[in-house]
Amino acid sequence: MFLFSIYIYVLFLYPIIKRGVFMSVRVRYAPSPTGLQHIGGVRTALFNYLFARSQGGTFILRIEDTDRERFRQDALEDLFDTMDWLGLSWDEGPITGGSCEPYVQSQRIDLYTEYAGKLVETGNAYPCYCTPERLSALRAQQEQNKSAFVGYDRHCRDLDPTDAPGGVKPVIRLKVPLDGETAFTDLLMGTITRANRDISPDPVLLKSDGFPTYHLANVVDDHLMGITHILRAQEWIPSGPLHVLLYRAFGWEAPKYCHLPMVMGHDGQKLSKRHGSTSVQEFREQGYVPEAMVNYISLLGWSWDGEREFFTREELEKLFTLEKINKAPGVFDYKKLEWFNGHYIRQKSTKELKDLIIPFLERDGVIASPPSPEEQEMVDRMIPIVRERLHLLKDVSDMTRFLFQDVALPPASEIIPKKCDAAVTADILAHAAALLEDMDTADDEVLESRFRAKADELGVKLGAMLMPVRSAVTGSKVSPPLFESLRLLGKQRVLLRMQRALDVMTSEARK
RNA sequence: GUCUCCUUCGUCUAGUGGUUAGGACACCGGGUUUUCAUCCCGGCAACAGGGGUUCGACUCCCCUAGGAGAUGCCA
Repeated sequence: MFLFSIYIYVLFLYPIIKRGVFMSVRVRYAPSPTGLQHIGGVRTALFNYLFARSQGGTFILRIEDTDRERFRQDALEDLFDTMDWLGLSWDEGPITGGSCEPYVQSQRIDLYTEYAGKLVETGNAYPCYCTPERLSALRAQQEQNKSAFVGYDRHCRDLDPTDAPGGVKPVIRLKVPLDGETAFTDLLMGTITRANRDISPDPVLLKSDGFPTYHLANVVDDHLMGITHILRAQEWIPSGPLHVLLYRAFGWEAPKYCHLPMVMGHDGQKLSKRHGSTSVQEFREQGYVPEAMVNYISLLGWSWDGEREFFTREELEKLFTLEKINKAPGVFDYKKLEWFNGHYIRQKSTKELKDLIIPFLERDGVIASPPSPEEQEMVDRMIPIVRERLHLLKDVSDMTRFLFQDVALPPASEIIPKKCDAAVTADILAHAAALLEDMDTADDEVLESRFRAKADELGVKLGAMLMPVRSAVTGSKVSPPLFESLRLLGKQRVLLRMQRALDVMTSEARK
């Protein structure tokens, strides 16, 4: 019976599984740890992740660290940290492991050597002994001559093995057909065709240091890891046909391709440092929350119905579809991201927001690290009045510093309300102080009507009555709602600061 | 230079032959209000251009223009 099962499996089921009929979606995010995770990479990661989740597929993380020159350990840590922060968990990859281990290319070099060797054996690739010097000289010459043909001149393509120079560690190059054309189907773009003569002339597959280039490693690993769909940025379109050629040379079936629109800066160029923050780390330091990042980025090149704009990651995991991805590149809009951020901050509970802002207050020296019990309490109490005012978490420091520290008095000109002078302002402050006798217990309405009545009596507007108090106590013309702020601070400190302002006003009035 | 891809308000986008071309951000007005913010109301603003196909094109086809990307022993 057991043998019979195996027989059935081999005869019927295995071919079907191999043809992919039952094969579920397997996608990967394959970053190169050469720098901090940036918006473009995160977008690719997100779309791959969402596609996998929406299809009940597998999301794989693979580290493409084949460039030993540019590899950075901190970049790798930043990658894990960023994925974690955004909530993009991978099913297979480093740390988690999986059935296709290892997921770090530098640990798979034997594989690439082996497969490059196969290509040489089958005549699809060849060793090239040209030195980097010769190649750069060649390129310089082509540039100078304005040559129509740019790139490697295929010098070693038909080299007799016996003529190979000794002592030179060769690279392995792909033998790209000289004639014909190669096409592949992109899920978004349709069929993309390229004449073989326009494909990069015999690109390097295996470098002289024994490491593979992206082209080889990517094709070998995607095949070995059973990747079914490749979602990557459109900057890879030109090498699509090249990869197809590689799959063919190996006799493998290529995965499906879906090239994602690029993320641009406001000037239409590929998003870079000069447009503003690009690394996720920078966004975190400014106080963006992951919900806003995920929501905004998901809408960069994708939309649900053009109307709905708020999506949690969990919702996106269900709703995401490749069909709704846009073809055209999109400009990264910092303002809209900020708007999303404000929205998600407003959604936070007191507890959540407290945990989010404390690190910023500590960082900016507004409170001690760790905060004292008094500071903890103040943070708890101030949350309701800062919540709807924050767009970026880092703004909390400037907004609430006056609650924790003594603040400098603004210049006299900023304390004196419009249409008033120093003498009147001093008068206002004196009256205001008197009105605040029971401020810690009176409610806003009572205080306000009291101030309103006094303002009428003095012949000024309510605003003119309040502004000097605001300036004196918060050190700024802009602050959270005044009465609440005063209560947070406590009568003693409030009156002290008002007295100080009053003194300045009186001496100013004597001038 | 060559090759490939792209093209709806300033920006992100909806729209798949017949719509007053819709929404959001930004911006500008107004309201609420104690400054700021939130919130509410209103406004501005787009089918790159030219040819076809069609009774009828933002929608289909062609050309032009513009933009982007690629052209590495980087990914």
